[in-house]
Amino acid sequence: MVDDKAQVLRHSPIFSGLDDEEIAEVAAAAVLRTFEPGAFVLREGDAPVWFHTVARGRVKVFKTSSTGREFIIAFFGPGEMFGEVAVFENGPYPASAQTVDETVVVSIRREDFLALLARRPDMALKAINVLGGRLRDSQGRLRDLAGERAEQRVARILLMLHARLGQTLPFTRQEIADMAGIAPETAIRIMSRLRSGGIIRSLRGKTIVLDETKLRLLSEGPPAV
Amino acid sequence: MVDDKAQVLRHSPIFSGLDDEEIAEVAAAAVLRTFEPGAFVLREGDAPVWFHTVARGRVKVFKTSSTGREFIIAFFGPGEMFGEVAVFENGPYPASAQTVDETVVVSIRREDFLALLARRPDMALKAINVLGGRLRDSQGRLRDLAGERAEQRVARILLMLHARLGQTLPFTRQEIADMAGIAPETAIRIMSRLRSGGIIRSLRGKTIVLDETKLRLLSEGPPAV
DNA sequence: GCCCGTGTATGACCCAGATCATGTACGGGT
DNA sequence: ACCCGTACATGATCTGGGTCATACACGGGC
Repeated sequence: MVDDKAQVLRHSPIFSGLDDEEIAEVAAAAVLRTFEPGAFVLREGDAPVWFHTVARGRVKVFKTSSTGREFIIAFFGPGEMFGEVAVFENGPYPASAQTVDETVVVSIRREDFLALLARRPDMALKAINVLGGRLRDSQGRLRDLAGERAEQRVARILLMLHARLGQTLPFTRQEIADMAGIAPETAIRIMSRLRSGGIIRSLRGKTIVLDETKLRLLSEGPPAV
Repeated sequence: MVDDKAQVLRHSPIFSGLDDEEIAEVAAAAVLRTFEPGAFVLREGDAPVWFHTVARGRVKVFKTSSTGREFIIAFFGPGEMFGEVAVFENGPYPASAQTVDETVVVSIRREDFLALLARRPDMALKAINVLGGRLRDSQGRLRDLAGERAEQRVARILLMLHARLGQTLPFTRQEIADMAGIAPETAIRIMSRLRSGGIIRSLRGKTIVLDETKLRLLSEGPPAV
């Protein structure tokens, strides 16, 4: 099932509008690859040969700052595309993508994908929608990084993840710190406080959101109780 | 000239591929409006009725943080579109747009614009390109805000503006601070240092980039000389 | 069952940069 | 020419959170 390229594409938001014949055609030109946990699917600076869709597992897209610190742009799971910016702009990938778990990826050649978009306006519109959503998120996070304090940033990250993934968030505090742009110790301290406040519960590598309302309050108002 | 809607659209990257007849058709459905300096073209939260293109002047797109501080996402000049995220996603505008100078804007109804994209795949691809570029920029800035110190952030902002606008940058230090996500005093101090170092020259409300190379060094390496 | 690596936790110290305060210089309007 | 508002400048102080250090706890591999 996961090994069926057509099946994977059918469940991704971009390709879901195609009929069976077209899906089969795209799938025929696609490549299915399996990566070990921690493997790089693509590296910042590489030429954009492939357009990727996650079939199974999870990839982390991130950039590295001049001091070597990692900033996580996003995690992507089954059905989600990544590496799209480079493909659309025909420039080098602006970030790296590394697997978290063992991950299966369906990859389509850039030119095949663009040709498909050119003859299928409905798919182009879907791509526009996905890009629009990502741009909105990205700009929202810009504001957070520029103007909010560490506690609100963490709260907003947790809310965002909660909205996308549900109650249980499979991320370490290190990863959350790298998404919020703060030191891991700071993330740990803040989240310890959240745990004392009954807002989250935490296990090794997992965080469970218990009280979304309080989290939302925290994310908006100053922490001044 | 500027009052000719068709003329304005013809010079924007999105519409430039259309032939005269189509341009005329789009222009006929477009609205031309003039705004005083400081006027709001649209406000965060409004319904996305219009898709805007700058004809003359300059608009500032920004969000406000929970503490009331303004974060400038971008400035847009003649030929550039804005408000596109909301239009493509059909959600409320995620940011506000305010004019800087007296500004003329050509606006097209959301549904007219989407209909055009749906029947013209080449235009949809152009829109994808613009969105891709903006997403790339936005994610690059995320990394900067998360990981770089104030000096490098300012250097990068100046470099980015220099690449887009040339040597002379018509921005106050307040505005640069709001783009870099730092306090205005910090921007002033950093830029005073840059001036002493012969890297920039500054007038009231204007900054002139003198030494791009040094600026690039600063933006990448730590300020530790 | 015993290691050892990774994730979590917590304390001590320090510094970049925010904030507060005060002053100067330019430019446009009358 | 004279105001006055806005931009720029600079010093003094304060603090959030980065950094460094140390320690524990859990889970997987042998």
